[in-house]
Amino acid sequence: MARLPVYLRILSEQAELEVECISSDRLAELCGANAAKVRKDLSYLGSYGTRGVGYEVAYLVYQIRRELGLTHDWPVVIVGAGHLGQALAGYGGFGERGFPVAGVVDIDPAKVGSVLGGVRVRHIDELAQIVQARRVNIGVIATPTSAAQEAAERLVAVGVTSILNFAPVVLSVPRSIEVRKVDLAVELQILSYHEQRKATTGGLRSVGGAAGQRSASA
Amino acid sequence: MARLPVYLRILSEQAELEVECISSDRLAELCGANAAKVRKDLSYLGSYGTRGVGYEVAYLVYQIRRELGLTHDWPVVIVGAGHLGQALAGYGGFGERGFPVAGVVDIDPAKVGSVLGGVRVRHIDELAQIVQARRVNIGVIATPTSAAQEAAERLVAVGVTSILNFAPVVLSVPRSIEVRKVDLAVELQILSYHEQRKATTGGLRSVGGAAGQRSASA
DNA sequence: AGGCACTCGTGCACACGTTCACAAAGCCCA
DNA sequence: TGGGCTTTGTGAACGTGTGCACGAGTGCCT
Repeated sequence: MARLPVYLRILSEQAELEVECISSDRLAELCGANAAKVRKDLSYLGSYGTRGVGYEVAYLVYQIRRELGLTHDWPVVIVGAGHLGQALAGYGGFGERGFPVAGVVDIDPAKVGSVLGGVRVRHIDELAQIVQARRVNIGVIATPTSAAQEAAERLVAVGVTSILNFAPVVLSVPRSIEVRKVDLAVELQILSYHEQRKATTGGLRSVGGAAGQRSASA
Repeated sequence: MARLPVYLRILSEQAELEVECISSDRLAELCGANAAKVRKDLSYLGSYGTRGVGYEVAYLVYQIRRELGLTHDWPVVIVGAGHLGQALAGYGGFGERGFPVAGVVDIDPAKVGSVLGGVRVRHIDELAQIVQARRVNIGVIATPTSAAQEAAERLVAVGVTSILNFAPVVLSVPRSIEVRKVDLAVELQILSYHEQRKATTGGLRSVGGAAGQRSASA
């Protein structure tokens, strides 16, 4: 399920607050969801809570990390050293969460050699070397739209099996490759859609608590 | 539906290639989906294709833009001038797609005054002024996690009704505010999950054509 | 020890989204 | 004009995911 990462983040935060035990009710509240859904998700995971008490936070964190394959780091390689590539490399949040940046590559020789967030930009011809040396399985495409398909093919050719794609194109890759897409323009257009609906229906609006934060999934 | 933006992009591309008419089959192929799904989505939209021929691209583009509220620009304001905020402001793809950056604000006086992608960074106290002057309805949160909630509250206070949130937190806002979340770490963790499954099942992999690119929705 | 309050796990019904299959409708050509 | 080919639009089946409700197990207090 795509909700496990969310649970993991919430639970990690709770762990830092030294909360040892948490109920499905509370957990549901913290991630804006239904208590039954939380319980069902966690039961699918197979891990057990204790009735009458709740879930042991530390144990649950361990189980989810295990299920998500986060027991070890997954180095990633970023293709494209433009604005977005720079931002991603410099973000720093990746390394902390188990996804160290093994390298940043670009096809433009003028960009090679500059340093982003402690990582030197290398030429895309070195991609195979980087991937093999660090056993990289995950590639991030941060190139312009026109270069995304070629970037994907190069990543696949050197053995990358999962791709996070920021370019607004549908990549053509073998079925065995897992691709996830983040399209910022699409997100904005969805917001625009809701704005437009608010404007045209012109009705009054209910003001309530916080719940339901649409996010990426499926 | 969250798929309309995808259709719009594909159709716009086809329009530039001077394709005047397109069938649901072809359209489905281009966006990696099912033909029946495409037809149902478009019929929900109410717009009509012609049987035996297909859909008129230009008309469909107009209809979708209309449905999504893209008949006029939606200026956005970016809160947070860190790496991500810089990348977003400098991206340029926003303006082209109808979301010009009305302003970038940050709470750090040291960052105020620098120029990102043609937009000068201003102090967050000027937020209200920017929003009212440019009639901004959409805010983008590109702050660190710890500042995201405050950023959201400030945006809501000055009248922003839609928020695109890049910080990995569930924002607490009134129900009337539309929030969409993009969490890069979650995306990577989902990829990690699939990598881990590949590794443990250890089975052989089918190699097929391109179809099915998971993306943000719901 | 017994009762009570609490919370997990889960069967079941419901709603939604997806897919199939087919009739209606349009175009082209003889 | 009529028949055949193509493609839309949509009703119906299917599968999935969601939410409710309740039994079962646990801890606490008397």
